[in-house]
Amino acid sequence: MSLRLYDTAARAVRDFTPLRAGRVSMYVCGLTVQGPPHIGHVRAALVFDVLRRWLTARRFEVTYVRNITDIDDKILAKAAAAGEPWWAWAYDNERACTRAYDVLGVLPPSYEPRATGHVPEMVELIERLIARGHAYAADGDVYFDVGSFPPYGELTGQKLADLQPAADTETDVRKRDPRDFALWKAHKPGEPETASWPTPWGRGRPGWHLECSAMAEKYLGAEFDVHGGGLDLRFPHHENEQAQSRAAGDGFARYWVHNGWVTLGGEKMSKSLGNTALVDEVVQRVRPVELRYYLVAPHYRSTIEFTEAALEEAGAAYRRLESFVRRAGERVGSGAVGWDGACTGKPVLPADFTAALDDDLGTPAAVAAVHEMVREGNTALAAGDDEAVAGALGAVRAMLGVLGLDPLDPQWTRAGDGGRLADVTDGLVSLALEQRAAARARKDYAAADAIRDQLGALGVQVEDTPQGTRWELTT
RNA sequence: GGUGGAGUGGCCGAGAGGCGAGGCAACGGCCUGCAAAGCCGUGUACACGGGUUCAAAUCCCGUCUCCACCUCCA
Repeated sequence: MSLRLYDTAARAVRDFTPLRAGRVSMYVCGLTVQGPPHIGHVRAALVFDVLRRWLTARRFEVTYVRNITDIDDKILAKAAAAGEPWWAWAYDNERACTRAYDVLGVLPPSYEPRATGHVPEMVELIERLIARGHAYAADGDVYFDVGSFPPYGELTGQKLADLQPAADTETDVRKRDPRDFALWKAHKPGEPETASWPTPWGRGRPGWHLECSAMAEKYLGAEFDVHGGGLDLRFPHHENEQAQSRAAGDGFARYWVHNGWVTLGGEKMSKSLGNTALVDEVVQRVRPVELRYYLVAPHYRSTIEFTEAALEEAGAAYRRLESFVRRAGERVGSGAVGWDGACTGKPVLPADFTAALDDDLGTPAAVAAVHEMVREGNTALAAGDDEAVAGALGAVRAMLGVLGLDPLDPQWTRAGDGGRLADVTDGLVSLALEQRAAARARKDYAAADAIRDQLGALGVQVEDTPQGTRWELTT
């Protein structure tokens, strides 16, 4: 069975066949670092993180490039408003994004190129387009001539005639056709000198679409496998990228993968609407791993309406998985399990899990497979069938690993503060539990329950099992 | 106006012609000194109106509601 992915360009799920056997090249539009990231931004990163992990688990060698747009109108405007240099503003937000990715366990891409570092590549691309008759310079701006490229609109099924002409009056006068878009923007008086670079057409700065074409080609070649990004990027951004690159003679992306929204109050979470939930804020009240589960469990193309209730519910579901991993580990030991299952002789990823992810990255069915395996594991735990427990534990951890959700991954287990305090807590709880055990032994249940209640009030949950009493901190 | 998506049980969330994904909550049972956790069981849901079919949440026609893109946006 092979991997199938929904391709926006084909408007259908297609069998995935990489350009070069065994290798996958993937370009994903990262963020314009104009502000700190919200839940929606991070969903995109998470979706492609899971895709990347799955490709890797399937033994593809993945080259994953995710760019950073560190120069654009909004960055200049916001930095100016804040009285900061634009480059400091951009870098500050870039670090905020990286922190958000890290806290949610998004693996770093193979490379993360910045737009400002690739001006020469952009200039070369523009020159190619001009030479081929697809672009023209006008007063220091350079535009892509939409009319010169008949397939324009192909990606999103738009007909040139149906497009509402862009209403950016400022540049309209220089465009031959209002639907032409900027490849390069002339330096404007009043903009910082540092926000411009020398070119054959004068000083200026990159048009937004051009940078991705230039960077994708530089790192992945003229043709590559997957191009990803948010749904809103389809038009005009991705349409324009494709037009530029193909007009320049490149094959460009072979599969277009777009992730759905996170909405808040029924509307797309966006900086301009102001209805955002920042990652930093949410992570204050929710464990990052539970937020990751919440964002990864629904299908990547469906909308997630962000609500506290749903977030809490996702947390409860995740804790069920986590609780099994913990109890099973206490019982049979949690040997190192690679998330590709490499360290066991037999495949540890259940077939239904594999089939689910192969089917257009069907994380909902994959998560269901995890829950089913946990149920089997719990049954084995109750039956005292350690061999079955170990098998289930391995499978569960391998599956969760693919989703970036293995509870025992150091990503989630890093001790917050000192082991010494933990040792003391350990000892004190054991002391209390010994007294409770003594009370139970003499059938003084009132005393035993009082101890349990007091521990419970402190956030220590006590459970009696056939193997003895265990405890854990409630979250 | 053009293009695309969505409406599923108390809730979240899959599926896309025929055996009720999965989770949360609820109820009943088992287990337990009692709990907790766990396991077992309980729900005939697919916006509305028609139609096709032996069979439709799934296909067709129509209607309603919501969202997105066409302008910066994950």
